Amino acid sequence: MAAVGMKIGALAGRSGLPVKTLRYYEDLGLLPAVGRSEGGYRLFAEESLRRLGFIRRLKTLGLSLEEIQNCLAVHDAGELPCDDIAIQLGRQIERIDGQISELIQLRTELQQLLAGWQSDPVRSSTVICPNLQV
Amino acid sequence: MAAVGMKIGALAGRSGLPVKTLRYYEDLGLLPAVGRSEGGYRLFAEESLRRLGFIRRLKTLGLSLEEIQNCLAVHDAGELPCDDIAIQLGRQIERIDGQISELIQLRTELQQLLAGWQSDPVRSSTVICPNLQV
DNA sequence: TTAAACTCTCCTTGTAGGTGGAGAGTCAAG
DNA sequence: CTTGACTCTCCACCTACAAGGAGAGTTTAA
Repeated sequence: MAAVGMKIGALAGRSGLPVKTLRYYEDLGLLPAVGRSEGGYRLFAEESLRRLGFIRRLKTLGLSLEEIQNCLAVHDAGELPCDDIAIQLGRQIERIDGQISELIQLRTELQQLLAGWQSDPVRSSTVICPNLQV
Repeated sequence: MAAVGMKIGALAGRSGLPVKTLRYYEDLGLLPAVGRSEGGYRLFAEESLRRLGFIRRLKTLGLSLEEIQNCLAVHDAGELPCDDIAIQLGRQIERIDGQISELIQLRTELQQLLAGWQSDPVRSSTVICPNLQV
């Protein structure tokens, strides 16, 4: 039975996140360990990988770790959280709808820009090329 | 002719952003002023409001100010940036598509959660109610 | 023409989200 | 049973994105 859990280095390797960050998340309560080994090593479940994916997803959407906490609290509860959380969750969904709208608008803007100059490839390069490593 | 531009306080009032933040953005080059008054006061165009909207939109999508800079550089150029920027922009659009997908997925997850407990309003409150002020 | 409100620059501070390193304990392979 | 890799805690430091405040100059309305 390999059900005991993996150590932090293994989780780091599989998730792509640095060990430091995982410890940081665990300290914040974002990423609970299933327990500790005899020697005091954190042990994580497979589930942690899925959880990190969820966190990553929410992070790229611009949520703070604290907001992600709240989402995860709901997620972990599975059901019957208090009213505050329900309201909270409703707002989060509205926020998501707003973001989707904005993303679509932004996508249109960027694509128009892209289309705009592709139809006119004059004086093609070296005109504008500032710092970029997005 | 009121075409001279508004002072920073007016822009703050109309955009809802603090004066400090506007100065910060201007210092970074994110929000160019049309110029300075005789007394050295920054003067902003109406356009700045639209620009701040664009910035806000990108910010809520989790882009850093530096990334926003790059988008604005493209935006300002209007056309013919160098190849790097074109590639950059293409990636940004892909990223947006990815984000839209993730948002939709997330929305579904949250809504299922919401629906789940609303159909079973047992032991309604005080069970879970951690720190929340999102 | 002067007081209040606004703005300037420059410098410090604060918060979020990590990152680095010291010093010590634990584990696995040889 | 020792050596090297891994992990622990604790504390300092870092970057991004501002917010606070001092001290001085500018504008405007009474």
